[in-house]
Amino acid sequence: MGEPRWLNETEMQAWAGFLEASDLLNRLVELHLREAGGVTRVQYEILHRLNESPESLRMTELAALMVCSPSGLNYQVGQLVKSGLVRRDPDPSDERGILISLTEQGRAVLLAAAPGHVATIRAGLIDLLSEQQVAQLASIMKVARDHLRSLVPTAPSRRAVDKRS
Amino acid sequence: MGEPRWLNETEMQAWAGFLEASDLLNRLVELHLREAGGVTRVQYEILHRLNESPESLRMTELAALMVCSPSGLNYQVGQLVKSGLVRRDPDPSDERGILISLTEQGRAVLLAAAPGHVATIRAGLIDLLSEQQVAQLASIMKVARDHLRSLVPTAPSRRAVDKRS
DNA sequence: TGTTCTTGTTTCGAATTCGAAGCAACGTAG
DNA sequence: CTACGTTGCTTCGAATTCGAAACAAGAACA
Repeated sequence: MGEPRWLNETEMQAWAGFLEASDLLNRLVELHLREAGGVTRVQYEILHRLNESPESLRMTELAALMVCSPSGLNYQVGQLVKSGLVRRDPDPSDERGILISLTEQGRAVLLAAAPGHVATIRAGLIDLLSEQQVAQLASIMKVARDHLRSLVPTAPSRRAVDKRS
Repeated sequence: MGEPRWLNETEMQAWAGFLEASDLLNRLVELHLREAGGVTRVQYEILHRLNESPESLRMTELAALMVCSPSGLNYQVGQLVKSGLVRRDPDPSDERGILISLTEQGRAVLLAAAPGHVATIRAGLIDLLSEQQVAQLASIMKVARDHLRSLVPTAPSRRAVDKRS
């Protein structure tokens, strides 16, 4: 490979800014969620996904919607079960599958935490930007997300152990 | 507080996209760095900061430049010392202070990892965007970063333990 | 029907992160 | 000069995350 194309000033600012802003935002959201609802960002996201989907979700489906390893997801679901916010049921159609669904308490916790969560997101990002900038950000992130989704493995790649005989 | 101002469609896309894209990018960068240079993203950042600054940095200064707790930084610096990429020296002007500086090997590792790192950043974000979008992103992230910096505590706040006697 | 491959989830150990607490050196006020 | 609050770093235990391996149940196929 030829000599690398280094980042120019603007590109550097975009990257460094993005990195630091996302770290700080994560920190902020985590902080507020904990002192408000007593849940993690990941846990909140699990509750949110479950609430959004009409049916209960299997571990695999849930994992596909989120960015974390199967084992990481399993751990957090376990925590939520312990707190009584989520239920694990066997999938009648597939003995292997596990169906995850919100309990009443889980839905209540989500609804209670949501307003504060949205306020945090506004205070930390959305309300800092003009309407136009929000649209730009949405558009930029759509490109990045779509591309990264196909580029970054979240599950352990079985293909790595692929044997071509 | 009145009823919450929920996010509209575009705002939601901006937020969700940002969150997921940053998670995926982190993952991608971490992955590539590990298999290339054998360092973590945080470790890379430490090396990078040290290389950028003309003088060696104190722990506190380094912590201020990054987004991580003092203890987290201490751990990673410890790892880097163990690998011989970084040196800890006492600060002659202040017995408490510790000066961190790159070793020759540390600089070498950084320089070796840099091209691949930049390539990853390009492949995962920068090269997906138009020149205009990169400028927009840089501008947006500057606003967010500056604001978040003053909003999010990275060090344990001593003020919390403030005694009002 | 067995055999073998694949898929879905869980367990395990290691690495990283945090906040709180601990300790040591600084600086200041009496 | 001594006491006290402050600052800088480290240690500690707990929580979270990951990848690899284990396990169990479908599916494909001879």
